[in-house]
Amino acid sequence: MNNTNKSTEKTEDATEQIVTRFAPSPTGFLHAGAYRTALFAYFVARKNNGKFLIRIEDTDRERSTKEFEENIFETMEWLALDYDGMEKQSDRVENHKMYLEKLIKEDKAYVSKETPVKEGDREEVIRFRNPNKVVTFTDLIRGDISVDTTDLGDFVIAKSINEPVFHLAVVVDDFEMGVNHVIRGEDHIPNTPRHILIMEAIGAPIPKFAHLPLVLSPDRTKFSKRKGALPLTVYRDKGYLPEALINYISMIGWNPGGEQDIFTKEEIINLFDITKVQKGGGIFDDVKLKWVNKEHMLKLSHDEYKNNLEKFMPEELVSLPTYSSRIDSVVDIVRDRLEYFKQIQEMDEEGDLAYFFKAPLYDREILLCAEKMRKGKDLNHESLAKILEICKAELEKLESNIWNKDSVKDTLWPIAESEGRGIVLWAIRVSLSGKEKSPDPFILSETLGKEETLKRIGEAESILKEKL
RNA sequence: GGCCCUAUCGUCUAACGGUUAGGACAUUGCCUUCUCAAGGCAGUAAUCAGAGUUCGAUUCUCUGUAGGGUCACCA
Repeated sequence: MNNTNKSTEKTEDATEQIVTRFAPSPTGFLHAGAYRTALFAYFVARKNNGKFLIRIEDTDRERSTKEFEENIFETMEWLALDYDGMEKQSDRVENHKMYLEKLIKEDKAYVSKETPVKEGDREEVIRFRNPNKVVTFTDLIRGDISVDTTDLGDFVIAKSINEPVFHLAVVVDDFEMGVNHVIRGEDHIPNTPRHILIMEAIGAPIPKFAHLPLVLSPDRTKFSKRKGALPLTVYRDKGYLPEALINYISMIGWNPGGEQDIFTKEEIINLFDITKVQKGGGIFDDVKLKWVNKEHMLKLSHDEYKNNLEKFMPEELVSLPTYSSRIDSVVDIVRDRLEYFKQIQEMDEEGDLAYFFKAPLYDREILLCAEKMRKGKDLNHESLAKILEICKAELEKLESNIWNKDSVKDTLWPIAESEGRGIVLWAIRVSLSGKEKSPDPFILSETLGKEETLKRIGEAESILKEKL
């Protein structure tokens, strides 16, 4: 269906191949804001059979670290961003130097004497000779933007001949790498006029620009570590699905228009249209991300779900002898409760998991369900024990080869009708789970099996009969 | 403050200049034969304001207001 084999062979014809890039600086871990930029550039390239390149902008030696660089690659790998080329800006200083020398020779830039105002300032920097004119460019998302560059002055393009500053480096690199679609955050709009001036000075063609709206924190300011942005790898560690992250993050600032909410990466690539991107910023909403993730989890087969889940299963439970015979049933129960796989551990901490694998400990009083459940019936420890005894006796007669939630229900239901549904079902459920809240008694019985179910009901019975 | 960008439910968003302004998340209520979860149904909730253009503006123009971004020898 997808046009994967449409035109993979290279053609030297008039229509230029689209080249986009993602140019992160390794001065922080990769969060949803930067990742979204990468994703959109990736979509544009993939949708048009173009190229998607990576450039690590590590010219700031002070703040760039190996660790952050690794985090960027780790994240891109997890979130399935394959690229067609990668360069490090620090490996390209010779190229920058060449252009700097050329600009100086042509008097389009000059070495300027400075009076240092802060620590680290040089006595001498290289400034761009600003032609002081109005620069207009067309943004794929916003239309025409024009800025009078006069107030920029002769801005600095290098600290020294060997130390280019961002503005010079991006322009040279994009030019030499053949980038013809510059897709970046809205926060770069003020830089674009400078870059165009430099492009004109070095004779580089002007690429197409698309300035994406910002990803925002809940307070509507730029998404950042300070404002709660997390490394995306944190979501991996919590057991989120990559497809879910891609799906959710794609929908911040863009959507294909229909009423579908859940998409695969391939579907998004096919539908993506950079010109339909929103102009205003969008808040990163963890709550909706959870929902999207859950939807993707639900698309998994039983075995896929189980494999993912087991990575987060508490060791202590896995080592229980009951584990392997009950886990499949537990997977089905847990399936419509979890929003991410690590939540299984939260369930365990709440005491909502262990009882599937081992008999619960609980206070006898919670067996006598809340006042409202009794509906006026007179109920005490002895009479409830009696009811459980009857239930047990009836269940005993049920053959274990037809033991399942339906047969258990058929067996218990008549008793529940005559003794009071609330009373019977609550008491059975609590004797099986030990909790006020849990799945219903029938599904619990099925999961535990006949033997264990009867054992737990019998246990509840004797707890009730104890003299205090 | 200068420059730039932006403005539809709380949030993400849909709507050739003509719709009862739609959907999703969240939220509220009800149903779903005990609790919880899931599910179903229903509800609350938005075009920033003011002019103009037009037979008719969410949509086009202007002004105002608000918010954001950016003003480094960081990227």
